[in-house]
Amino acid sequence: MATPQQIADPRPETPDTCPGGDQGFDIFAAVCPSRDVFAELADKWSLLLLLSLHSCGEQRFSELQRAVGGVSRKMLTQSLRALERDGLVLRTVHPETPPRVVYGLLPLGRTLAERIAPLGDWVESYAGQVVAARERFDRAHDGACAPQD
Amino acid sequence: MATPQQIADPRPETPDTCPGGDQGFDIFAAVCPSRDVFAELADKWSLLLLLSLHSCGEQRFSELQRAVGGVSRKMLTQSLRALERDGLVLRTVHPETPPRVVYGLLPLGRTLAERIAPLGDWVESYAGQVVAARERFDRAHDGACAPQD
DNA sequence: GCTTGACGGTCTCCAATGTAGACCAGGTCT
DNA sequence: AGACCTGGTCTACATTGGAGACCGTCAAGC
Repeated sequence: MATPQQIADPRPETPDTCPGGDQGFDIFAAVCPSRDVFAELADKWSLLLLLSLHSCGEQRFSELQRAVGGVSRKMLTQSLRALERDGLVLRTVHPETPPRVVYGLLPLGRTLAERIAPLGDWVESYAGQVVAARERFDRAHDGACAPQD
Repeated sequence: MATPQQIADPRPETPDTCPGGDQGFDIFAAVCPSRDVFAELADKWSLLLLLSLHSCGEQRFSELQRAVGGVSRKMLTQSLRALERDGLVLRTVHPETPPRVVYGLLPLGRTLAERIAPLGDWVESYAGQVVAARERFDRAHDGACAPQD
C-alpha cells in the first residue's frame, strides 16, 4: 500500500491526486478513484452487510434487515445497491410468487469480506477496553478538571 | 465474532440488544456498546488516520492534514479527539516554542491498525476492478436500458 | 369479504453530520 | 511592520441519515 509519506521523512508529500494510471492507486490522495471506493466502503452499514453476508451466506432483504440491527430499509437498499454496483454483491430475483430477492457475495466481495472480518473481531474483542478508555478520558476531562484551580 | 445468525439458519435472530455483560459484545446488535465503537471507527477519516499513523509513525497535526488528503481541520481535530478518547491514539504536546503537537498510536491502536491495513491494501489493489464494475453497472442501468422497448 | 401481515422496496420530511472557510493567539521570518 | 506557520475553534451551508408513510402483490385469519 502507498504510504502517505516515507517513514521518518521530515517533509511529507502532499498527495492531492494519484498518478492516474492503472497502477498507483493511493487512498491517501484526495481525488484518487481508490479514495472514492474506500470512502464508500468505510461505512457502518456497508461493512456490516459484507460481514453478515460473509458469515451467513446468501440472505434475503428482510433477513438482512433483521440481521443488521438498526438499519433502515432506505439505507439497506442504498448500501446494497452500492455494493452491487461495485461488483461485490449479487442481487438475484427468484421469479416465484411472491418473488424472493436474495443477496450474496461475489468472489471479489468475498476477498474483501475476509479482510473486514478481523476488524469486526477486533471490535468485539476490545470494545470493553475502548469503553473503559472512554470513561477514563471523560472523567479526566469533565469530572476532575481544573486540577490547579 | 458473533454472527447475525447461524449459517443456514432459516430463522435469523433479531439482535436488538447484546447480552450486556463484559462478554457477548455483538456488533450486529443495534444497541451494543461494541456497535458504538464500530460505528465510530467505520469512518473514512478515522481509518485513514489510523493507517497513516501506522505506516508513518508519530505525526504532527499539520503533517496528518497533509498526509490524509482532503481532510478538513475540523474533522481532523474531531476524529483525533475521538481516537484519543478511545485509548487508541496518544496526543503529546511538546512545550517548545511554538509548541509541537504530536499524535502517535498507543499499543491498542496499533493492534487495530494492523487489522485495518489489509483493508487499505485491498482497496488499492482492487479499486480498478471496482471502478470497472461500476462502469458496467451504470452502462447496463442507464445507457442500454429498456432492452425490449 | 375484509382486514391484517409479510415482502421488497420507494418517497418525503426533519435532524444530524460533514465541508468550506473565516477567525484567533502566539511566535517567526523578512 | 506585515505576512506566514501552528493548532485549533466557530459559523454557515449542503449533504446525509433516520423515521415513518405509502405501494402492489400475495397469503392467512375471522
